[in-house]
Amino acid sequence: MTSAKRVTLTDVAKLARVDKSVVSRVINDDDRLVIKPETRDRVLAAIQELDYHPNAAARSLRTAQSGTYGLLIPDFANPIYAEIIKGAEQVAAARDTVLLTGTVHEDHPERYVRMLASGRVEGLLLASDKLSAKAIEALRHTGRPIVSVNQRVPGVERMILADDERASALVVRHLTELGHERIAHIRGPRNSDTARRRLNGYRGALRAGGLTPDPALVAGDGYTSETGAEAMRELLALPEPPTAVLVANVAAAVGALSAARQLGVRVPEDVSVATIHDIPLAANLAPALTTVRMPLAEMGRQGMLALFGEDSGSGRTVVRTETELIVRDSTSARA
Amino acid sequence: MTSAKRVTLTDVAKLARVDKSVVSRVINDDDRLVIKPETRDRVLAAIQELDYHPNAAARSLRTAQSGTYGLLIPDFANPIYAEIIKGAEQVAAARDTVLLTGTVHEDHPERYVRMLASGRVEGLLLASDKLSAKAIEALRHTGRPIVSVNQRVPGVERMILADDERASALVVRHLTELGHERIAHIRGPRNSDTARRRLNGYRGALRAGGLTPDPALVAGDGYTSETGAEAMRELLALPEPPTAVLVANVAAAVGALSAARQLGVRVPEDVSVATIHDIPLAANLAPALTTVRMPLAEMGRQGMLALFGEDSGSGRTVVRTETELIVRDSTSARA
DNA sequence: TCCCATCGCTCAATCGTTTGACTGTTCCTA
DNA sequence: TAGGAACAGTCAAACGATTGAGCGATGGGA
Repeated sequence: MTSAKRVTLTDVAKLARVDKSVVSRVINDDDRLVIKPETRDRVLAAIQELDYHPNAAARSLRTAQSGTYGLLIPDFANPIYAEIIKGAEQVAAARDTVLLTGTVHEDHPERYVRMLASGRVEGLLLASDKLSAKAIEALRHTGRPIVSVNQRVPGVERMILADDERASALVVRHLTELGHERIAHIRGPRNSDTARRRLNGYRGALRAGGLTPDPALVAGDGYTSETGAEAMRELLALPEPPTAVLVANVAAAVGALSAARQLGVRVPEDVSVATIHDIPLAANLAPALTTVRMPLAEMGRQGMLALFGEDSGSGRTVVRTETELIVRDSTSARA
Repeated sequence: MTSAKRVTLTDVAKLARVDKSVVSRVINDDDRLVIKPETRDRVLAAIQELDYHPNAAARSLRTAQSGTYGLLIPDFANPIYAEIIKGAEQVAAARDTVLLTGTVHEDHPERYVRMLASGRVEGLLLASDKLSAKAIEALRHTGRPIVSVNQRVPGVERMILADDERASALVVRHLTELGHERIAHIRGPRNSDTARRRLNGYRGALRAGGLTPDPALVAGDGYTSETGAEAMRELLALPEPPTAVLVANVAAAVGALSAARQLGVRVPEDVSVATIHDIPLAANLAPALTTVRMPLAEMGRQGMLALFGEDSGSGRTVVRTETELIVRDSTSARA
C-alpha cells in the first residue's frame, strides 16, 4: 500500500541534506569524492530509509551502457542449450549484468537488430545457427560485440567451439579398443558446422586407428530422432552391416535405438551405439547410452567472457576441458 | 567500418529539416500530429538514410516504461519450462515487448527485486517456487505486476494453473477402465503445490470410481528419478503390490521404470505406469510412457496476458484446454 | 602572516525522447 | 470582411542519473 510515487536521487539528497551528485558518487564509489564518514552514513541511511533504487533507464541514458547482454538460442527444448545458458548466466551474474536469453524467430530477425541498435543490449552471444547471413550482417553493422558459441558463424570474428573432432575420436577409439572394425557414423545436417567437425573427427580417428573410412558406412543428414531412425535402418540393411555406430547427437541416437529395437537388433549385443553430448536423457534410456560429455557450460562461460573482452586469445577458442567419454550400456565388445 | 558515432532524433530532424518533435511523432504515430505527406516522407527517408534506431534508455526514461518483462524459472534443464517460455515469448513478441528469461538463484533474490525496482522490467512472471517468502514480499513491495504460473504463490494475487486434479483423474480413469483396482500414487514433494493437487486428483478419482484410497499405496516425496525409484521399490515390496502406478512427474517415472527393471518387474505386463507432462522424453523411453499432456505453452501465454492486464477474469485462472491423455506402451489391461 | 593544497562538498550541463502548449498561416463561413 | 477553425508544424520543459568544473573553508609550511 505504500505506493510512494517513485524515489529519485533528489529525494535521497534532500533527506540526507547533500547534493544529489554526492549521493550518486557514494553509490558508485567514485574515488574522486572526498567525504566525511558521517555524511556518507547520512546518505546511506537515507537510501535505506527511502528504499531507493537507481533508475536503470536514466543511468543507461547518461552512461550509454545498459549492463545487459543477449543470448540467442534456437530452442529452449534442447537441453544442450540449458547448459550453455547456465555457464553464461553465471558469468553475467558475477559481473552484475543482466543476461537476456531468447529464441531466434527467423521471421523477425530485425527484433535482434533493434535490440542491439537501440542500446537495449550491449552485445550478443550467438548460439543459434538459425540466423540468415543478412541478419548477421545487420547485427554486425550495429558495431556491437558479437561472439558465437558452439559453431562458426561467417562474419563473426570471435567464436567459442568445443573440440568436436576429439569427441568423435574418443568414441571411435573406445569402439576400436572393444574390437570393432566396421564402425559407422550417423551424421548431422550437411549445413551444420558441428556435424561437419564430428564427421571429420570420425574419419580422422579411423585412419589413426589403421582403418579405412568406408563411405557406405556414413548415413543420415539431421539431428532429429526421425533422421536417426532412418539412417539406422539404412545401415542395418547393408549387406555387411556395421557392428558399431557413432551417432552425431542424442536425438538422432534415440531414433537409432528405437529403429534397432523395431528391427529386433539388440544394442549392444548386435550393434554398439554411442553418441555426443552427455545430457541426462542419455543415462535414462534403455540401454543407457555411452556418450561424450562436452564442455557446454564452460563454453557459455567463455563466450560471456569474450563478450566482455576478458578472454585471453583472439578469434577462435576451442574449449577442451571437461570433454570426457562416459561409458554406459550401449557399447560392448564385438561379438 | 561506417562507425558513425550514434544517430539521434536530432540528426534525423536536421536531415529532414523539421523539428525533432515531428520525427518523434511520426515514429510513434501520434494522431495529434498534422503533417503534409511530403514532409512525412522526408522524415521517413531520413530515418532510412541514417539507419536511425530510437534509444531505448531515453525512451524508457521519458515514458517510464521499459517494454521489458521478466520470466523466472528454476531450471532451464527441465523441459516443462521450455514450453512455458515458448508460450510467453509468443505473446511478448506479438506485443513487441522483450521477455527476459532467467533462472532464480536463491542466493541472490535481490537481483530480481533490483530489476523490478530499477524499472528495468515492468512486471514478472513467476514460474519458480524457489523464491523465499521474504523475497516474494520484496518483489510485491515494488508495486509492479506479478503473476505466478503453474503454482500458487502466497501473496501473489494473479495465478495461472493447470488442472492437475483433472490430469490425475484422467490417468486413474484410464487405469480403472483397464481393470486395475490397486492403483498406487508416487507423489511429488510435500511442499509442492502441484504435487498436492495431483494427489488430491488421484484420491478424488479413486472415490469417483468406487474405489477406496489406500494410504499404503501412496509413496514418495519428490520430483527426481531417485525419489521415484525409491518409492517404486517400496510399493513393489508391499505384501500386496499395486498393479498400476500414477507417478507425479516424468523424472520420477523414469526412476520408477528403472527400479522396476532392476527388480525384474515388467512394465506394463506386471505393473502399469503412467505420469503427468507429455515431454518428448516420455515417448522415447522403453516402454514409451502413457502421460497426460498439460497446457504448458498456453499457461505461459495466459500468464503473459495477465501481466499485460489483458486477461479476462481476476485472481486464479485454471487452463483446461489442451489437457489430454496420451496412451502409449506403459499401461495395459490388468493381467 | 601569507599562500597554497587539501578537504568537502555544490553547480550545472548533458544523455535522447516525449509531449503539452504554443505560433503563424490558410481557408471557409457568416 | 472579420473571426474562428483547421492546418503544419515549433518550442521547451521534463524524465533521473552522471560528471567535470568550481568554490569556500580549513590547515600547514615557509
